[in-house]
Amino acid sequence: MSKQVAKVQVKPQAKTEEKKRQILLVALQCFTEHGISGTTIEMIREASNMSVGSLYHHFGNKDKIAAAVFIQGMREFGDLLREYLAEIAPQKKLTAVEKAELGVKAVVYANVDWIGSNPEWARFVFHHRSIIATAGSEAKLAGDMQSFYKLLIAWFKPYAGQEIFRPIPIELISSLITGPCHDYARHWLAGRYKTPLFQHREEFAIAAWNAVKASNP
Amino acid sequence: MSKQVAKVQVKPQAKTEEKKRQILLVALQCFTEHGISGTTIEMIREASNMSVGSLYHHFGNKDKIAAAVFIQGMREFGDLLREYLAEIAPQKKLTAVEKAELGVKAVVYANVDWIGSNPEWARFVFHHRSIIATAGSEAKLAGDMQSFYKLLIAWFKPYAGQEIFRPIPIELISSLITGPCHDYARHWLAGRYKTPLFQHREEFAIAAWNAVKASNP
Amino acid sequence: MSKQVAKVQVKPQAKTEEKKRQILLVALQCFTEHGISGTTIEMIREASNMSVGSLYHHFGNKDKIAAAVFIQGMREFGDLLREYLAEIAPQKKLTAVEKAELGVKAVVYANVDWIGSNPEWARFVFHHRSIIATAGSEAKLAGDMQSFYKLLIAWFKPYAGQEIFRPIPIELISSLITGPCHDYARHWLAGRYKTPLFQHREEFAIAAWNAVKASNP
Amino acid sequence: MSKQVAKVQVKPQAKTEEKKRQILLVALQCFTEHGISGTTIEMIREASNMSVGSLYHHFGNKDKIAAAVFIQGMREFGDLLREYLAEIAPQKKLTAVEKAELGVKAVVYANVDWIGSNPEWARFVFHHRSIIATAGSEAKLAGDMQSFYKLLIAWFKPYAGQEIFRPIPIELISSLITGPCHDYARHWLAGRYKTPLFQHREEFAIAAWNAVKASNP
DNA sequence: AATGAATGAGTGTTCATTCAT
DNA sequence: GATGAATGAACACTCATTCAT
Repeated sequence: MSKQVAKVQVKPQAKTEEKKRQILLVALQCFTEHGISGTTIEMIREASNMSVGSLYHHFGNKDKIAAAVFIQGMREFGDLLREYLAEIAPQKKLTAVEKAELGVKAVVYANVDWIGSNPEWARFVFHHRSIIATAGSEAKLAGDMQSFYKLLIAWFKPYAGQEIFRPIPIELISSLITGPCHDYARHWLAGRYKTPLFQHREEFAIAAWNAVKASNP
Repeated sequence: MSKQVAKVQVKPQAKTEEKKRQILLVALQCFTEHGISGTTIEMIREASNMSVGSLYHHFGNKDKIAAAVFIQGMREFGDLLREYLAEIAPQKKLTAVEKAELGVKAVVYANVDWIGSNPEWARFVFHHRSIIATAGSEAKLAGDMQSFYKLLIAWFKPYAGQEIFRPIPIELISSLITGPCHDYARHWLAGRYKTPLFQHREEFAIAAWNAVKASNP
Repeated sequence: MSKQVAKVQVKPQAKTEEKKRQILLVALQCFTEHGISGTTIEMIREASNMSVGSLYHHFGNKDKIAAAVFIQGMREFGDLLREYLAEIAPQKKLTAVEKAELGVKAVVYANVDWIGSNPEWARFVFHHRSIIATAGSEAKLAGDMQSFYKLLIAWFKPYAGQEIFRPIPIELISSLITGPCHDYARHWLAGRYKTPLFQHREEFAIAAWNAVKASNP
Repeated sequence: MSKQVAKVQVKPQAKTEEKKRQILLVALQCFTEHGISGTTIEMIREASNMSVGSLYHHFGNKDKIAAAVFIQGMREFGDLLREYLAEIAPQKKLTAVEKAELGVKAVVYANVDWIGSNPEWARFVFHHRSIIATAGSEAKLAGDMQSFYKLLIAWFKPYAGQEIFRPIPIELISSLITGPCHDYARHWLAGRYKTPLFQHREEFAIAAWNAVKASNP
């Protein structure tokens, strides 16, 4: 009996977290279907089987719900990217160039795979970077974003300045690597292209590498 | 005398058209600053010095104003692209490969230049392709879009299947060529990157050509 | 040639009257379908192929259009009623009671027949007596109404106070005679009853006479 | 203690219902004064001391407010009619004919009395039968109406086919009985007749019975 | 923590009416 | 007389947010 009590009293926190995650998912679907400003609290309330009061109690306001959705997605994508890059590091027999190529392609793969398997999160995250500003760049959010960029910078730093990459302004790199697949993804998510993103996975990877590698070797 | 009559009959229409164009510009600025759904009719009314009634008299409703803005931008961009491509055709001394490269780069240049000099139109046009569907794909709009795509297809058709391009699925081409610069532009327009798009003009062009050209020649 | 000129210059008045009548008919249809306040000037404009300006030029404003429709209908019904009553007067061989009965029934017949053959006018006229007040009881309207009531009063006066009718307060007479058929008509016009009004013509007439005749003949 | 709990749980609902009824009354007054479409939500809001939001929270929209007013009135009238008819049934010493006469007159009395003491409800209910259709004939409304008609049919069924009534098409009965008093009431409510409806109570009853009774007995 | 009634500023849109041409 | 662009007050309705229970 004491166990049961314990369960009942300890789990609540977990239960609450679980509930929040559920709400975020529901909110994402609403945002996907109607856009952020087209989504009303009432829609989220109905779809999540909560009361308006609860929603506000847990999230504060509508903008913060959107921000929470963004953070959740961002974090999940970051996890996948980290995982993909981590697989390369240990392969010590590769040359620096080969590693760099694998790294660039890993970034593309992570994007393609995540977008392909989480299209709604992807659309939201990649279309609403600006939420950061709007939502007041609260510590939480800014932190998540920064750690994400640090991850990328840290990984590629060793390969900079070694004639492995074309001498490209650093600002361009992200766009050159992920631009095409994001662009395609946008059209695909909007239903304008039919072939699944995943099918062009290798093409995007090759094109990305071609776009940034040093031309001469 | 006949000329005067002509004047009298032609001007009114011109005046009306002029006014509409003016309103569209004002609306664009509002949409840019507040987003489409964040823009109220009242904002457009105040900025354009019209009455609500007139706005509705001429455009029907808010969605149709947005659609009209889209069309106007699309058309202007189409004009620039057409112009750029037209400059290549006559240079008869070039090989097919050289021409194809110039063509690909011309597309990039047109994008970079137009986005650079019409950032607001650009942001609007490239972020709201979906308006077409929403606004009921009226003949006018659909027509403009189709003629735009036809232009591109017509220009590049002669170079297809000649080992000039990598054997890429046709759907990918647009994303590979313009994806990076659109991606960068999005960040730049959002203020996340500071260097003007134009400064990377050549980089985008080169990267685009590298991404689609046949690798072996 | 002078005749032609005359034609061209004299007819316009007739033409204008014709046009007005046409517009009134169109307006009636709009009012029938959408109610008076549900009908917009724009509807009347479109259905009548006129310009807004012309409508206002000829009628003044929306209320006056409604009033004009009312007057037109009232007048046409009055004409029919007068006609029906006139047929009885000459039959000199009838007793006063027989004449009174025919008179009462003539009123019912006039109502039934006119409602049956002009359901839209009827609905409008019998449902919008109050227009008189709203529209400012302009001389024109008031005049038409008064002449209508005078007609009835004049016809029945000779039969009053002769033990032909039950001693009923005069205010009641109209309701006792035409109430049932108007009530039925309202339901029928609203589609709640299916049998055409006309089919019950005689029933209404008999019931009316029974309701007002002296009981001990 | 249990009683207290009951109190706590029952009162809120009652309070809400009470409020709704109050609003309906206010709405009726507005509708009476300005007509349904002439009444604005703002009028109802001001007169009821509520907020726009609350009005919509409770009723959904303007049409549904009107429908609710209709239902409320209909139900109250139905209650009175039922009561009047119930008083006759037990008087076992009467012949069928006498009972029928009392029944017909009871219907007239119920109409006269209710219209006389609730002129606003009456005007609204008898002039807006068509609301049923407009408001989507929700189960609630349709139910109320049906039970109302069933009541009448059930009461008079026993007297049908016994030579008590003239052989009148069934559709006509309602109009013959209540038509005159409704017609008079309409004029009276519009201020065209001054004598109160009630004063002609007996006249309407007699006329109704004369209009439907078999002529020969 | 949970609920949902209450709030009211704000929104898109309509429409009778005016008036310059 | 005829036209239709222009006007702006009004309207029905929405929705984020608050708060008493």
